Amino acid sequence: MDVVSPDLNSILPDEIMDTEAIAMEEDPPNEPSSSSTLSETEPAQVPMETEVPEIVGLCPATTPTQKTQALTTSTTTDSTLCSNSSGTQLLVTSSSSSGLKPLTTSTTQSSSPVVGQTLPKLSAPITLPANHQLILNKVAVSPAADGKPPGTAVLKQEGQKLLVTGLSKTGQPLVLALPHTWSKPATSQGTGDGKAQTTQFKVVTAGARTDLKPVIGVQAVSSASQLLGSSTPLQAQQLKTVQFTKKTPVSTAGPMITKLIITKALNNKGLTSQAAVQAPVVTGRVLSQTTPSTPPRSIAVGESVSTVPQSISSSSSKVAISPLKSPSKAVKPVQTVAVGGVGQPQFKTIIPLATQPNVQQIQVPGSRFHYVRLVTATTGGNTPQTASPSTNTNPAIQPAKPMMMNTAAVRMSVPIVPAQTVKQVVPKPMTSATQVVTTSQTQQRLIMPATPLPQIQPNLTNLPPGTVLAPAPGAGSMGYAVLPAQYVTQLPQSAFVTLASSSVIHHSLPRKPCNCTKSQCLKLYCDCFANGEFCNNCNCVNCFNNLDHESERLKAIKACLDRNPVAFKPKIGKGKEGESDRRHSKGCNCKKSGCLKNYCECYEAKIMCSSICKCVGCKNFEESPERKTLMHLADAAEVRVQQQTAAKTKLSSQISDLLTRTTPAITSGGGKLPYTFVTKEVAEATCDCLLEQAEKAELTNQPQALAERLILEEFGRCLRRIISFASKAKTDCSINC
DNA sequence: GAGTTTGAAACT
DNA sequence: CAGTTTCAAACTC
Repeated sequence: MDVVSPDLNSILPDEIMDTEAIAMEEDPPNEPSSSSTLSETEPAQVPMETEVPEIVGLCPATTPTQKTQALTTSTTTDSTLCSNSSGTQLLVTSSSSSGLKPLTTSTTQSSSPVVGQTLPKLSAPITLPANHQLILNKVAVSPAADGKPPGTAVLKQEGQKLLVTGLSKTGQPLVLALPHTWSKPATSQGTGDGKAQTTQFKVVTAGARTDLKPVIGVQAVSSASQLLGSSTPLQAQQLKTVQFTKKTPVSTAGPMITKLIITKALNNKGLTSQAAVQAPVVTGRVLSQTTPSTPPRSIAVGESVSTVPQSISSSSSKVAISPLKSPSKAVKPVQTVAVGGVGQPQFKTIIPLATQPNVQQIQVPGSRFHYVRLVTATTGGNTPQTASPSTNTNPAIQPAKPMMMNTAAVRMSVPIVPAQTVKQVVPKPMTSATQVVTTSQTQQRLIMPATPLPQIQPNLTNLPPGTVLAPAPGAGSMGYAVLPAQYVTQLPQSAFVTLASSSVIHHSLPRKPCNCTKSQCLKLYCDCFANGEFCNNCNCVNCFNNLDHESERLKAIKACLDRNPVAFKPKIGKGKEGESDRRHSKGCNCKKSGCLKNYCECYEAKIMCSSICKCVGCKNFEESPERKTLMHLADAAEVRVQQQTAAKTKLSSQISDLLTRTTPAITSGGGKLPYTFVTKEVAEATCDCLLEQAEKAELTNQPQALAERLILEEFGRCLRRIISFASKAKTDCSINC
């Protein structure tokens, strides 16, 4: 069954088609991919959900069979990563530059979409010795100077560093996380995850923008570590994400979770085939998505034993994906990675599952999106197949939406909510170094645990349409689900860096719902559409920017790309040499706003207008007094808000403390008022009243003494009211009781 | 909340 | 490419 009709496929641009799964004819199962085809593919520029990340094949050099299987995964892209070391495997998926990728990758299994398919089993356990570094380098879109095909990325080993040329679409550095220490590979049963551990997760995303900053990344990998997957020619824009789950450096005791995912765009136009799903590597186990007939196509980086010395030996495996462009910038050996940046970062987040997960791949007919259902295994010993037998055995297409799709195995389904509604993920305090890293705006993927982790559980109800979470199969105690990261925390670059070293709760502004009425949310007028997102909890009318109208949406995307090939790329990018790092790619055309209102895209992005702007009467330049005034006002307003908040908090605390201290006296005697009436809400309301008086006095320029008097009088009124209500309540209670 | 203004996107 | 129209967000009242 065709997910996308041939007619539609024919009209879709390569950018769009690249995002789709591999067609059977192009990617027959078990057939190793050739590295030559990668150059032929165009970088996908389609918004996120429309694209389908492909998992690059992994291939341990030592094991011919595994290598062959790894190659098969990259048939469409021809990119293969084969590390020469033995134990470690990396899960690498490539995606288009747009960052709008399906949640899951798929391996080509059949012409029909596979619904509810279980994730591939773990391949041979791989160990990643410490002291290996994975470095993502920026990949330029233009042809590489070295004669490699444009966008070609190379993974190669250098010493113990793993270098990956990658890029974030938004120009943001790629984030790579590798465990400082690698736990010994767990068995296929996921036994290695027995102990609770401090685990850090870092997200690496390789985007497609040429102006991106160098990627970074990395942590040690054992000498035996291998980077498997479509290493060789990765198109710049196809290399999208690299994900690692990482154990905190300090923690050596527990199992380690390492996962590297490079999302790659698929150039196939067929949606039917299913590529390998992300294969999380848990505690030394390599999870690859595969069917019985199809070898694993995902690359997983196994964990090395934590006890392994982190010495940097020459034998260490350093895998690098050579940048097509500006290689020098690409390679920045940074151990802990932070990627943030301007524009629309594309990150993926990996969150470990506490219990044995089971992931089911879901492919929705008519949609090129891949969905993952997470199913928490009841017992640790359950294999993916056992957990969700129906999915594994029945690759048949299900016409229903992901939410509708089967099965009893699903333990946790997620309601649809606005992507940005999920604002934060609270890391498990101290005990877990789990880090959720995302960046602003769009196209992020989240790998979330199927099991209810305390720190993220509240957010599991805020997932996008069609999202179903289930633990990854074979992950043992750790399960993953891939979700658009936008639904999770969005973090600025600085915040990301902070996360790299500590568990911090980050907040981000949710995307505003659109209010489109005439565009059907299929034109760039619609911010949701422009950002490559589905409308969700928007106020739009006659919205077509959803799964129900995927074909129309694809056509609209094509139309936009026809008009402007970079329509879905961030408008704020890196400027010329010597200019600010951020500038509007096209420049604004403001005429009346002076570029000091949010009508101006430059001002809205909080950047100066540049030489390419065609604005009239621009006041949005560095030395502009108007701009400075605005900035000062804004700063003052912000400070004022902060002060008020602090004052309110302090007042509330003081009042509560005061009332608490006086409570015993009040309540001890018979007939005294119950202190329980002074709740937090009451205290806060009291603070509001006091603050209001303070503001009123301030606005009327009252002397301080008078202001204080007004505040005290208000406080007295508040107390009287509290006492009055308390007395009344007590009286009522006495009567009724 | 309704109406106006604004500039990007879309169209010609 | 330029001019015009459409559109939705930003802004004002």
